[in-house]
Amino acid sequence: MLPSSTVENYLKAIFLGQSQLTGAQRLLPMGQLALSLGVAPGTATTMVKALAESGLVEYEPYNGVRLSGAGSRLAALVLRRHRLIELFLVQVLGMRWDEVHDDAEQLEHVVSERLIERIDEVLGHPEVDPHGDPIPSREGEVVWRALDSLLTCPLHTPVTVMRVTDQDAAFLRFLEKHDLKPGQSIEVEARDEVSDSVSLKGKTDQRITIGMRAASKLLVEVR
Amino acid sequence: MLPSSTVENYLKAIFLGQSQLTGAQRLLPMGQLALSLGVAPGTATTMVKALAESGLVEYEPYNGVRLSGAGSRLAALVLRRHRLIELFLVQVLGMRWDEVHDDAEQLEHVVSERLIERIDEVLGHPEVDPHGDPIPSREGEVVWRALDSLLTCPLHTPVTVMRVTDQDAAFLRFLEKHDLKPGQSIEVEARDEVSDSVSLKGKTDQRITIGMRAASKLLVEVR
DNA sequence: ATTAGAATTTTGAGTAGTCAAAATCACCGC
DNA sequence: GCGGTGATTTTGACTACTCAAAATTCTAAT
Ligand SMILES: [Mn+2]
Ligand SMILES: [Mn+2]
Ligand SMILES: [Mn+2]
Ligand SMILES: [Mn+2]
Repeated sequence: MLPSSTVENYLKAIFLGQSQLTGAQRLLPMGQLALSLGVAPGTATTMVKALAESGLVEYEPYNGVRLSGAGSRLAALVLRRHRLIELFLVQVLGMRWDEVHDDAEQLEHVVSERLIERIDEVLGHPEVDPHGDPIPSREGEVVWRALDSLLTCPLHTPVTVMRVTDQDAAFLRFLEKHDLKPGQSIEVEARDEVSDSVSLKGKTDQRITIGMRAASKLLVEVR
Repeated sequence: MLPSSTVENYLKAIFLGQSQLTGAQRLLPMGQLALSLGVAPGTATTMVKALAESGLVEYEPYNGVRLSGAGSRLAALVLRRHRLIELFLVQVLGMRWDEVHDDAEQLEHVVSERLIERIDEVLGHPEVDPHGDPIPSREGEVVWRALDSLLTCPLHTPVTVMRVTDQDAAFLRFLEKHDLKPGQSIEVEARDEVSDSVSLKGKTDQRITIGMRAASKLLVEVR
Protein backbone atom coordinates (compact mmCIF):
# COMPACT_ATOMS: atom_id res chain seq x y z
CA MET A 1 0.00 0.00 0.00
CA LEU A 2 1.48 3.28 -1.04
CA PRO A 3 1.81 5.90 1.70
CA SER A 4 -0.67 8.78 1.87
CA SER A 5 0.45 12.40 1.96
CA THR A 6 -0.23 12.35 5.68
CA VAL A 7 2.01 9.36 6.28
CA GLU A 8 4.74 10.94 4.16
CA ASN A 9 4.54 14.13 6.18
CA TYR A 10 4.81 12.21 9.45
CA LEU A 11 7.81 10.24 8.26
CA LYS A 12 9.53 13.37 7.01
CA ALA A 13 8.86 15.21 10.27
CA ILE A 14 10.28 12.32 12.28
CA PHE A 15 13.31 12.15 10.02
CA LEU A 16 13.96 15.88 10.38
CA GLY A 17 13.22 15.85 14.09
CA GLN A 18 15.56 12.94 14.69
CA SER A 19 18.36 14.64 12.79
CA GLN A 20 18.22 17.49 15.31
CA LEU A 21 18.61 15.04 18.15
CA THR A 22 21.78 14.53 20.12
CA GLY A 23 22.41 11.19 21.78
CA ALA A 24 22.47 7.64 20.54
CA GLN A 25 18.79 6.96 21.26
CA ARG A 26 17.45 9.19 18.52
CA LEU A 27 14.02 9.03 20.12
CA LEU A 28 11.80 11.92 19.08
CA PRO A 29 9.26 12.90 21.78
CA MET A 30 5.65 12.93 20.66
CA GLY A 31 5.19 16.52 21.77
CA GLN A 32 7.89 17.71 19.40
CA LEU A 33 6.47 15.67 16.55
CA ALA A 34 2.96 17.01 17.14
CA LEU A 35 4.28 20.56 17.29
CA SER A 36 6.24 20.30 14.07
CA LEU A 37 3.22 18.85 12.26
CA GLY A 38 0.81 21.38 13.73
CA VAL A 39 -1.35 18.62 15.10
CA ALA A 40 -2.79 17.81 18.56
CA PRO A 41 -0.58 15.54 20.72
CA GLY A 42 -3.18 12.77 20.81
CA THR A 43 -3.37 12.80 17.05
CA ALA A 44 0.36 12.18 16.75
CA THR A 45 0.19 9.33 19.25
CA THR A 46 -2.60 7.62 17.31
CA MET A 47 -0.84 8.01 14.00
CA VAL A 48 2.52 6.85 15.31
CA LYS A 49 0.94 3.69 16.67
CA ALA A 50 -0.43 3.00 13.20
CA LEU A 51 2.98 3.65 11.65
CA ALA A 52 4.51 1.22 14.12
CA GLU A 53 1.91 -1.39 13.07
CA SER A 54 3.08 -1.10 9.47
CA GLY A 55 6.72 -1.30 10.46
CA LEU A 56 7.75 2.19 9.45
CA VAL A 57 8.72 3.32 12.94
CA GLU A 58 9.61 1.99 16.36
CA TYR A 59 7.43 3.43 19.10
CA GLU A 60 8.33 3.51 22.78
CA PRO A 61 5.29 4.68 24.75
CA TYR A 62 6.02 7.76 26.84
CA ASN A 63 9.49 7.98 25.35
CA GLY A 64 9.10 8.74 21.68
CA VAL A 65 9.42 7.45 18.16
CA ARG A 66 12.24 6.44 15.86
CA LEU A 67 12.22 5.56 12.14
CA SER A 68 12.82 1.98 11.06
CA GLY A 69 15.06 1.22 8.10
CA ALA A 70 12.09 1.18 5.75
CA GLY A 71 10.65 4.35 7.26
CA SER A 72 13.94 6.13 7.02
CA ARG A 73 14.35 5.25 3.37
CA LEU A 74 10.83 6.40 2.58
CA ALA A 75 11.35 9.69 4.46
CA ALA A 76 14.59 10.35 2.60
CA LEU A 77 12.81 9.85 -0.71
CA VAL A 78 10.15 12.39 0.23
CA LEU A 79 12.95 14.77 1.15
CA ARG A 80 14.65 14.04 -2.15
CA ARG A 81 11.51 15.01 -4.05
CA HIS A 82 10.99 18.10 -1.90
CA ARG A 83 14.47 19.42 -2.47
CA LEU A 84 14.68 18.60 -6.16
CA ILE A 85 11.36 20.38 -6.65
CA GLU A 86 12.52 23.45 -4.73
CA LEU A 87 15.64 23.70 -6.84
CA PHE A 88 13.65 23.15 -10.02
CA LEU A 89 11.22 25.92 -9.17
CA VAL A 90 14.11 28.32 -8.57
CA GLN A 91 16.35 27.23 -11.40
CA VAL A 92 13.89 26.54 -14.19
CA LEU A 93 10.83 28.59 -13.30
CA GLY A 94 12.63 31.55 -11.82
CA MET A 95 10.80 31.55 -8.51
CA ARG A 96 12.44 33.09 -5.46
CA TRP A 97 14.15 30.87 -2.87
CA ASP A 98 11.85 32.21 -0.18
CA GLU A 99 8.62 31.24 -1.93
CA VAL A 100 9.25 27.68 -3.12
CA HIS A 101 8.87 25.81 0.14
CA ASP A 102 5.07 25.75 0.30
CA ASP A 103 4.67 24.54 -3.26
CA ALA A 104 7.27 21.83 -2.69
CA GLU A 105 5.45 20.78 0.46
CA GLN A 106 2.46 19.78 -1.69
CA LEU A 107 4.20 18.67 -4.85
CA GLU A 108 6.51 16.24 -3.00
CA HIS A 109 3.50 13.93 -2.53
CA VAL A 110 2.26 13.75 -6.09
CA VAL A 111 5.17 13.84 -8.52
CA SER A 112 5.69 10.46 -10.14
CA GLU A 113 8.93 8.54 -10.18
CA ARG A 114 9.30 9.36 -13.88
CA LEU A 115 8.72 13.05 -13.39
CA ILE A 116 11.12 13.46 -10.50
CA GLU A 117 13.82 11.66 -12.46
CA ARG A 118 13.28 14.01 -15.39
CA ILE A 119 13.62 16.95 -13.03
CA ASP A 120 16.79 15.48 -11.53
CA GLU A 121 18.21 15.06 -15.01
CA VAL A 122 17.31 18.55 -16.21
CA LEU A 123 19.04 19.92 -13.12
CA GLY A 124 22.14 17.81 -13.74
CA HIS A 125 21.89 15.62 -10.63
CA PRO A 126 22.44 18.41 -8.11
CA GLU A 127 23.72 17.73 -4.58
CA VAL A 128 22.00 20.51 -2.67
CA ASP A 129 18.78 22.51 -2.85
CA PRO A 130 18.48 26.33 -2.88
CA HIS A 131 18.92 26.42 0.90
CA GLY A 132 21.99 24.21 0.87
CA ASP A 133 20.10 21.18 2.16
CA PRO A 134 21.57 17.94 0.79
CA ILE A 135 19.48 16.02 -1.76
CA PRO A 136 19.15 12.32 -0.82
CA SER A 137 20.05 9.80 -3.50
CA ARG A 138 17.56 7.75 -5.49
CA GLU A 139 18.30 4.97 -2.99
CA GLY A 140 17.41 7.08 0.02
CA GLU A 141 20.92 7.81 1.23
CA VAL A 142 21.84 11.24 2.57
CA VAL A 143 25.38 12.52 2.77
CA TRP A 144 25.67 14.26 6.13
CA ARG A 145 28.27 16.91 5.78
CA ALA A 146 29.74 18.20 9.03
CA LEU A 147 29.40 21.96 9.07
CA ASP A 148 30.12 24.70 11.60
CA SER A 149 27.51 27.27 12.39
CA LEU A 150 28.34 30.94 12.79
CA LEU A 151 28.42 30.19 16.53
CA THR A 152 31.16 27.58 16.29
CA CYS A 153 33.34 28.53 13.33
CA PRO A 154 36.74 30.20 13.88
CA LEU A 155 36.89 34.00 14.16
CA HIS A 156 38.59 36.28 11.62
CA THR A 157 38.69 33.47 9.10
CA PRO A 158 37.05 33.45 5.67
CA VAL A 159 34.20 30.97 5.61
CA THR A 160 31.64 30.09 2.94
CA VAL A 161 27.92 29.97 3.70
CA MET A 162 26.84 26.42 2.88
CA ARG A 163 23.37 25.99 4.30
CA VAL A 164 20.45 27.76 5.93
CA THR A 165 18.39 25.78 8.43
CA ASP A 166 15.25 27.92 8.51
CA GLN A 167 12.70 28.23 5.72
CA ASP A 168 10.95 31.34 7.03
CA ALA A 169 10.40 33.66 4.06
CA ALA A 170 11.21 36.87 5.89
CA PHE A 171 14.43 35.38 7.24
CA LEU A 172 15.46 34.17 3.78
CA ARG A 173 14.80 37.59 2.26
CA PHE A 174 16.86 39.17 5.01
CA LEU A 175 19.76 36.86 4.19
CA GLU A 176 19.49 37.57 0.49
CA LYS A 177 19.43 41.30 1.04
CA HIS A 178 22.65 41.11 3.03
CA ASP A 179 24.50 38.72 0.73
CA LEU A 180 24.33 35.79 3.08
CA LYS A 181 23.00 33.18 0.66
CA PRO A 182 24.81 29.85 0.31
CA GLY A 183 27.99 30.34 -1.68
CA GLN A 184 28.78 33.75 -0.22
CA SER A 185 32.04 34.27 1.62
CA ILE A 186 32.08 36.01 5.00
CA GLU A 187 34.07 36.33 8.23
CA VAL A 188 32.95 36.32 11.84
CA GLU A 189 34.42 39.41 13.48
CA ALA A 190 33.15 38.94 17.00
CA ARG A 191 30.72 37.10 19.22
CA ASP A 192 29.30 38.60 22.37
CA GLU A 193 27.41 36.48 24.86
CA VAL A 194 26.10 39.44 26.81
CA SER A 195 24.49 41.20 23.88
CA ASP A 196 23.57 37.83 22.35
CA SER A 197 25.06 38.93 19.04
CA VAL A 198 27.44 37.94 16.28
CA SER A 199 29.20 40.49 14.04
CA LEU A 200 29.99 39.62 10.45
CA LYS A 201 32.08 41.10 7.68
CA GLY A 202 30.68 40.54 4.21
CA LYS A 203 32.16 40.55 0.73
CA THR A 204 32.47 44.25 0.09
CA ASP A 205 33.43 44.91 3.68
CA GLN A 206 29.87 45.61 4.80
CA ARG A 207 29.40 44.79 8.43
CA ILE A 208 26.27 43.41 9.97
CA THR A 209 25.36 42.21 13.42
CA ILE A 210 22.79 39.51 13.97
CA GLY A 211 21.42 37.67 16.99
CA MET A 212 22.83 34.34 18.10
CA ARG A 213 19.57 32.53 17.41
CA ALA A 214 19.82 33.69 13.80
CA ALA A 215 23.55 33.00 13.63
CA SER A 216 22.99 29.39 14.64
CA LYS A 217 20.90 28.92 11.52
CA LEU A 218 23.73 29.76 9.13
CA LEU A 219 26.02 26.82 8.49
CA VAL A 220 29.44 27.50 7.04
CA GLU A 221 32.64 25.82 5.95
CA VAL A 222 36.18 27.12 6.39
CA ARG A 223 37.79 27.68 3.01
CA MET B 1 -13.55 26.95 1.98
CA LEU B 2 -11.19 25.86 -0.78
CA PRO B 3 -12.28 22.79 -2.74
CA SER B 4 -10.65 19.42 -2.04
CA SER B 5 -9.08 17.33 -4.80
CA THR B 6 -12.20 15.21 -4.75
CA VAL B 7 -14.50 18.16 -5.30
CA GLU B 8 -12.27 19.43 -8.09
CA ASN B 9 -12.38 16.05 -9.79
CA TYR B 10 -16.18 15.95 -9.57
CA LEU B 11 -16.54 19.44 -11.00
CA LYS B 12 -14.14 18.65 -13.82
CA ALA B 13 -15.94 15.39 -14.63
CA ILE B 14 -19.29 17.18 -14.75
CA PHE B 15 -17.84 19.92 -16.93
CA LEU B 16 -16.39 17.40 -19.37
CA GLY B 17 -19.48 15.22 -19.27
CA GLN B 18 -21.76 18.17 -19.94
CA SER B 19 -19.67 19.26 -22.91
CA GLN B 20 -20.38 15.92 -24.55
CA LEU B 21 -24.09 16.47 -24.10
CA THR B 22 -26.46 17.43 -26.86
CA GLY B 23 -29.64 19.33 -26.02
CA ALA B 24 -30.36 22.51 -24.15
CA GLN B 25 -30.83 20.79 -20.79
CA ARG B 26 -27.19 19.89 -20.29
CA LEU B 27 -28.17 17.54 -17.51
CA LEU B 28 -25.54 14.88 -16.87
CA PRO B 29 -27.03 11.59 -15.58
CA MET B 30 -25.57 10.33 -12.31
CA GLY B 31 -24.68 6.98 -13.85
CA GLN B 32 -22.43 8.63 -16.39
CA LEU B 33 -20.79 10.79 -13.76
CA ALA B 34 -20.16 7.81 -11.49
CA LEU B 35 -18.71 5.85 -14.39
CA SER B 36 -16.33 8.58 -15.47
CA LEU B 37 -15.08 9.01 -11.90
CA GLY B 38 -14.77 5.29 -11.28
CA VAL B 39 -17.03 5.51 -8.28
CA ALA B 40 -20.20 3.69 -7.17
CA PRO B 41 -23.46 5.34 -8.27
CA GLY B 42 -24.56 5.99 -4.71
CA THR B 43 -21.30 7.74 -3.98
CA ALA B 44 -21.86 10.16 -6.83
CA THR B 45 -25.38 10.90 -5.65
CA THR B 46 -24.20 11.69 -2.12
CA MET B 47 -21.40 13.90 -3.34
CA VAL B 48 -23.55 15.77 -5.85
CA LYS B 49 -26.08 16.57 -3.14
CA ALA B 50 -23.26 18.10 -1.11
CA LEU B 51 -22.07 20.08 -4.13
CA ALA B 52 -25.61 21.36 -4.62
CA GLU B 53 -25.65 22.46 -0.97
CA SER B 54 -22.60 24.61 -1.57
CA GLY B 55 -24.04 26.05 -4.74
CA LEU B 56 -21.56 24.58 -7.19
CA VAL B 57 -24.14 22.51 -9.10
CA GLU B 58 -27.84 22.22 -9.70
CA TYR B 59 -29.18 18.78 -8.96
CA GLU B 60 -32.42 17.37 -10.30
CA PRO B 61 -33.13 14.05 -8.56
CA TYR B 62 -33.49 11.18 -11.02
CA ASN B 63 -32.57 13.47 -13.89
CA GLY B 64 -29.01 14.54 -13.39
CA VAL B 65 -26.66 17.34 -12.50
CA ARG B 66 -25.55 20.61 -14.07
CA LEU B 67 -22.80 23.05 -13.08
CA SER B 68 -23.75 26.44 -11.66
CA GLY B 69 -21.87 29.54 -12.78
CA ALA B 70 -19.47 29.27 -9.84
CA GLY B 71 -19.00 25.54 -10.38
CA SER B 72 -18.34 26.01 -14.06
CA ARG B 73 -15.71 28.65 -13.43
CA LEU B 74 -13.99 26.45 -10.84
CA ALA B 75 -14.04 23.46 -13.20
CA ALA B 76 -12.54 25.49 -16.01
CA LEU B 77 -9.72 26.61 -13.74
CA VAL B 78 -8.92 23.00 -12.85
CA LEU B 79 -8.89 22.24 -16.56
CA ARG B 80 -6.64 25.23 -17.16
CA ARG B 81 -4.12 23.92 -14.66
CA HIS B 82 -4.36 20.39 -16.04
CA ARG B 83 -3.67 21.45 -19.60
CA LEU B 84 -0.94 23.94 -18.82
CA ILE B 85 0.80 21.26 -16.77
CA GLU B 86 0.53 18.71 -19.56
CA LEU B 87 2.04 21.11 -22.05
CA PHE B 88 4.77 22.08 -19.60
CA LEU B 89 5.73 18.47 -19.00
CA VAL B 90 6.02 17.89 -22.73
CA GLN B 91 7.63 21.18 -23.71
CA VAL B 92 10.01 21.83 -20.83
CA LEU B 93 10.66 18.40 -19.35
CA GLY B 94 10.61 16.44 -22.58
CA MET B 95 8.02 13.91 -21.49
CA ARG B 96 5.95 12.13 -24.11
CA TRP B 97 2.40 13.28 -24.87
CA ASP B 98 1.06 9.87 -23.98
CA GLU B 99 2.52 9.82 -20.46
CA VAL B 100 1.69 13.26 -19.07
CA HIS B 101 -1.99 12.81 -18.32
CA ASP B 102 -1.63 10.89 -15.05
CA ASP B 103 0.88 13.31 -13.58
CA ALA B 104 -1.31 16.25 -14.57
CA GLU B 105 -4.30 14.56 -12.96
CA GLN B 106 -2.56 14.85 -9.58
CA LEU B 107 -0.62 18.07 -10.06
CA GLU B 108 -3.72 20.03 -11.13
CA HIS B 109 -4.88 19.96 -7.49
CA VAL B 110 -1.75 21.23 -5.79
CA VAL B 111 0.01 23.79 -7.97
CA SER B 112 -0.35 27.27 -6.51
CA GLU B 113 -1.71 30.27 -8.35
CA ARG B 114 1.82 31.69 -8.51
CA LEU B 115 3.30 28.50 -9.90
CA ILE B 116 0.71 27.99 -12.60
CA GLU B 117 1.13 31.59 -13.73
CA ARG B 118 4.89 31.08 -13.99
CA ILE B 119 4.27 27.98 -16.08
CA ASP B 120 1.84 29.87 -18.30
CA GLU B 121 4.43 32.58 -18.80
CA VAL B 122 7.31 30.22 -19.55
CA LEU B 123 5.11 28.57 -22.17
CA GLY B 124 4.19 31.93 -23.70
CA HIS B 125 0.45 31.84 -22.87
CA PRO B 126 -0.40 28.89 -25.09
CA GLU B 127 -3.92 28.27 -26.39
CA VAL B 128 -3.96 24.48 -26.57
CA ASP B 129 -2.38 21.55 -24.76
CA PRO B 130 -0.43 18.68 -26.38
CA HIS B 131 -3.68 16.98 -27.36
CA GLY B 132 -5.15 20.11 -28.91
CA ASP B 133 -7.51 20.71 -25.99
CA PRO B 134 -8.14 24.44 -25.46
CA ILE B 135 -6.65 26.02 -22.34
CA PRO B 136 -9.24 28.03 -20.40
CA SER B 137 -8.32 31.60 -19.51
CA ARG B 138 -7.30 32.81 -16.08
CA GLU B 139 -10.90 33.95 -15.70
CA GLY B 140 -12.32 30.51 -16.44
CA GLU B 141 -13.46 31.14 -20.00
CA VAL B 142 -13.03 28.49 -22.67
CA VAL B 143 -13.03 29.23 -26.36
CA TRP B 144 -15.10 26.51 -27.98
CA ARG B 145 -13.83 26.07 -31.46
CA ALA B 146 -16.18 24.30 -33.86
CA LEU B 147 -14.28 21.41 -35.41
CA ASP B 148 -15.18 18.58 -37.73
CA SER B 149 -14.25 15.04 -36.91
CA LEU B 150 -12.89 12.63 -39.48
CA LEU B 151 -16.47 11.38 -39.75
CA THR B 152 -17.92 14.73 -40.78
CA CYS B 153 -15.22 16.59 -42.67
CA PRO B 154 -15.29 16.81 -46.47
CA LEU B 155 -13.67 14.03 -48.53
CA HIS B 156 -10.59 14.49 -50.71
CA THR B 157 -9.82 17.78 -49.05
CA PRO B 158 -6.67 18.64 -47.09
CA VAL B 159 -7.48 19.04 -43.40
CA THR B 160 -5.28 19.70 -40.38
CA VAL B 161 -5.52 17.56 -37.25
CA MET B 162 -6.42 19.96 -34.45
CA ARG B 163 -7.40 17.86 -31.48
CA VAL B 164 -7.55 14.33 -30.09
CA THR B 165 -10.38 13.51 -27.72
CA ASP B 166 -8.98 10.38 -26.09
CA GLN B 167 -6.08 10.26 -23.63
CA ASP B 168 -5.45 6.53 -23.86
CA ALA B 169 -1.68 6.05 -24.05
CA ALA B 170 -1.77 3.24 -26.61
CA PHE B 171 -4.09 5.24 -28.84
CA LEU B 172 -1.86 8.32 -28.61
CA ARG B 173 1.24 6.29 -29.48
CA PHE B 174 -0.62 4.84 -32.44
CA LEU B 175 -1.44 8.33 -33.70
CA GLU B 176 2.14 9.49 -33.25
CA LYS B 177 3.49 6.51 -35.12
CA HIS B 178 1.27 7.29 -38.10
CA ASP B 179 1.83 11.06 -38.15
CA LEU B 180 -1.64 11.91 -36.94
CA LYS B 181 -0.66 14.31 -34.14
CA PRO B 182 -2.25 17.78 -34.01
CA GLY B 183 -0.71 19.97 -36.66
CA GLN B 184 -0.38 17.22 -39.24
CA SER B 185 -2.13 17.55 -42.57
CA ILE B 186 -4.19 14.68 -43.99
CA GLU B 187 -7.06 13.88 -46.33
CA VAL B 188 -10.00 11.55 -45.94
CA GLU B 189 -10.09 9.28 -48.98
CA ALA B 190 -13.17 7.27 -48.19
CA ARG B 191 -15.69 6.27 -45.55
CA ASP B 192 -17.44 2.95 -45.55
CA GLU B 193 -20.39 2.30 -43.27
CA VAL B 194 -20.41 -1.41 -43.88
CA SER B 195 -16.81 -2.03 -42.93
CA ASP B 196 -17.07 0.68 -40.24
CA SER B 197 -13.86 2.23 -41.53
CA VAL B 198 -12.30 5.49 -42.69
CA SER B 199 -9.34 5.64 -45.09
CA LEU B 200 -6.80 8.40 -44.80
CA LYS B 201 -3.96 9.74 -46.91
CA GLY B 202 -1.08 11.14 -44.92
CA LYS B 203 1.69 13.60 -45.70
CA THR B 204 4.04 11.41 -47.70
CA ASP B 205 1.14 9.65 -49.38
CA GLN B 206 0.99 6.83 -46.85
CA ARG B 207 -2.45 5.41 -46.57
CA ILE B 208 -4.02 4.07 -43.43
CA THR B 209 -7.45 2.79 -42.57
CA ILE B 210 -8.92 3.16 -39.10
CA GLY B 211 -12.26 2.34 -37.48
CA MET B 212 -15.04 4.86 -37.22
CA ARG B 213 -14.90 4.87 -33.43
CA ALA B 214 -11.27 5.94 -33.65
CA ALA B 215 -11.96 8.37 -36.50
CA SER B 216 -14.54 10.17 -34.39
CA LYS B 217 -11.80 11.01 -31.88
CA LEU B 218 -9.72 12.97 -34.37
CA LEU B 219 -10.94 16.53 -34.80
CA VAL B 220 -9.78 18.46 -37.84
CA GLU B 221 -10.12 21.78 -39.59
CA VAL B 222 -10.32 22.39 -43.33
CA ARG B 223 -7.36 24.46 -44.47
C1' DA C 1 8.69 8.62 49.89
C1' DT C 2 5.32 12.26 48.32
C1' DT C 3 3.54 15.05 45.22
C1' DA C 4 2.97 18.80 41.83
C1' DG C 5 3.57 19.70 37.05
C1' DA C 6 4.39 18.40 32.53
C1' DA C 7 4.09 15.21 28.95
C1' DT C 8 1.57 11.59 27.04
C1' DT C 9 -2.24 8.56 26.15
C1' DT C 10 -7.06 7.49 26.06
C1' DT C 11 -11.73 8.44 25.08
C1' DG C 12 -15.54 10.05 22.57
C1' DA C 13 -16.87 12.46 18.81
C1' DG C 14 -16.78 14.55 14.16
C1' DT C 15 -15.72 15.26 8.95
C1' DA C 16 -14.77 13.61 4.26
C1' DG C 17 -15.11 10.13 1.24
C1' DT C 18 -16.16 5.58 -0.03
C1' DC C 19 -18.86 0.83 -1.01
C1' DA C 20 -22.43 -2.97 -1.18
C1' DA C 21 -26.80 -4.01 -1.17
C1' DA C 22 -31.59 -2.92 -0.40
C1' DA C 23 -35.31 0.15 -1.58
C1' DT C 24 -37.36 3.17 -4.68
C1' DC C 25 -38.50 5.44 -8.83
C1' DA C 26 -39.22 6.40 -13.92
C1' DC C 27 -40.49 4.90 -18.07
C1' DC C 28 -41.61 1.91 -21.89
C1' DG C 29 -44.18 -1.78 -23.97
C1' DC C 30 -48.25 -3.99 -24.00
C1' DG D 1 -53.64 0.81 -16.58
C1' DC D 2 -49.86 -2.82 -15.31
C1' DG D 3 -45.49 -4.83 -14.97
C1' DG D 4 -40.90 -5.25 -15.66
C1' DT D 5 -36.41 -3.30 -16.29
C1' DG D 6 -32.80 -0.33 -15.51
C1' DA D 7 -31.30 3.77 -13.34
C1' DT D 8 -31.14 6.13 -9.09
C1' DT D 9 -31.35 6.88 -4.21
C1' DT D 10 -31.15 5.30 0.48
C1' DT D 11 -29.19 2.78 4.14
C1' DG D 12 -25.71 1.07 7.07
C1' DA D 13 -21.12 0.45 7.52
C1' DC D 14 -16.14 1.31 7.02
C1' DT D 15 -11.37 3.83 6.62
C1' DA D 16 -8.39 7.71 7.38
C1' DC D 17 -7.58 11.57 9.87
C1' DT D 18 -8.53 14.94 13.18
C1' DC D 19 -9.70 17.48 17.90
C1' DA D 20 -10.92 18.53 22.87
C1' DA D 21 -10.85 17.13 27.12
C1' DA D 22 -10.31 13.58 30.62
C1' DA D 23 -7.26 10.14 32.49
C1' DT D 24 -2.83 8.46 33.15
C1' DT D 25 2.06 8.25 33.71
C1' DC D 26 6.60 9.99 34.30
C1' DT D 27 9.92 12.93 36.60
C1' DA D 28 12.05 15.84 39.37
C1' DA D 29 11.82 18.56 43.58
C1' DT D 30 11.03 18.53 48.08
MN1 LIG E 1 4.35 17.77 2.53
MN1 LIG F 1 14.96 23.57 1.15
MN1 LIG G 1 -7.41 15.14 -10.84
MN1 LIG H 1 -4.78 16.95 -22.61
